[in-house]
Amino acid sequence: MRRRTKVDKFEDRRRELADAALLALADLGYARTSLRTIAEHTKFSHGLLHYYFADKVELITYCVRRYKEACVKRYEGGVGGAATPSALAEACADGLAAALEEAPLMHRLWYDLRSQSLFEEAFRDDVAEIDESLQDMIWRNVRAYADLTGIEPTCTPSEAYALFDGLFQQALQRHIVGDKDALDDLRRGVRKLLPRLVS
Amino acid sequence: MRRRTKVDKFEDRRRELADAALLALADLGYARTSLRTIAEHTKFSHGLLHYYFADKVELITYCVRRYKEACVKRYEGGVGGAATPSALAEACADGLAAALEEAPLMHRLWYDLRSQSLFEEAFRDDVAEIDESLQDMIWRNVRAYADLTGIEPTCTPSEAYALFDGLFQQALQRHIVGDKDALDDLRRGVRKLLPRLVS
DNA sequence: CCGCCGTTTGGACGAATGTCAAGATTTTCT
DNA sequence: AGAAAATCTTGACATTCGTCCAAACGGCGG
Repeated sequence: MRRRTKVDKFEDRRRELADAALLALADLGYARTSLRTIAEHTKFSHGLLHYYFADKVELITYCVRRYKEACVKRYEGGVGGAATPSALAEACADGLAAALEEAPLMHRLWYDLRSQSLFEEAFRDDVAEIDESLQDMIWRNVRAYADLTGIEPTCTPSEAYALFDGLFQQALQRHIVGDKDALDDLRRGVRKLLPRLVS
Repeated sequence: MRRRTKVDKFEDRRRELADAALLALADLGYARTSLRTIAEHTKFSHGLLHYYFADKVELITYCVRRYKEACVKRYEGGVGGAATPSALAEACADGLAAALEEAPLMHRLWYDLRSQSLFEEAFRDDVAEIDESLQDMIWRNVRAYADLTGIEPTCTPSEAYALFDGLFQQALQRHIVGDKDALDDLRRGVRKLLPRLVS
């Protein structure tokens, strides 16, 4: 019991620091974020980071894992309540567009960290896990769409994820530079993509 | 005449240094590449970089522009010699897979720099230009495919680029972590994608 | 009240960074 | 050949980085 509260307190602070770090990373990107700028996003001093994390890599990977938690929680809601294929496509398109609009900087960070993982092997496992759950999320939608139409998907889960991710990443890029049509085009792209993946 | 050779020599050295910088960037990624590590990839000392480039940003943007030159030269060859839709799809798939296999580290760098451009506004214009020419390259293929089938594309150039880019980026990611099926899956994905974009 | 222990601070360190300037070297022109 | 210009090296600078540590803080049981 007493030990519970102790490790919980420790873990709670780790989470708190990681959340602050995520905000800093989302603001500046991985390449421009130092431990000191992270600490400035908290009410603590920079030395504390090394009390809760062994080094920078451990902090960042913990952040990535934490991002994933929020991510899967965000998307596991799913698209249960759609009765027709086009209604599901609409819901899926709206969901992705809403996710983009709600937290564009976090998604920007995700693509940054995913790029970093191609150079820094320490990030690869966590990034791969996140990719996996995103792919599952996409596949659930494709699967549900196929079920509603009564015909089978003509693509693999991996293919589907790559195509959706391409649309999403381009929309994010355009949205960030101020393109007003980015969200609408994303919705339109998703609505048109789903029928293309079944036959 | 005299002035010609002088500025040409200057530009030649700039190109030489930028090429070395691109190799360093492709090795380490933007976040881990310093001016001194770039200089180590050349036969010159680090001070020279500031003789040919005002600062780090100018060097990097020059590198991006230089990458673009090589990029469009690489792809403007096109897919002229295909007689049937499926032959063109095959050629397109092989071309993209070959490009990935030939220089995976350069493509990794491209995605890194494109991510950086979302944080560093100084890179955005050059990145946007490259995106544009890549989109044109993709669209020429879609356009040619549609012409061979006799039916019209059902997507915009922007959509087509996003979808192809999604496939390519995922293939690159898998290829870099050692997935032997990445190239084949890319080819398969491209072959299947083209028919989906017409009618 | 004291002393303990988990927590936090602030400063120090060596290394690395971008930038710059003074001087050495090479090339070019007359 | 000698002067002038272009090119290149070297070392220094102020910062900033990740890391570490001694000291201070704070709450709680004795």
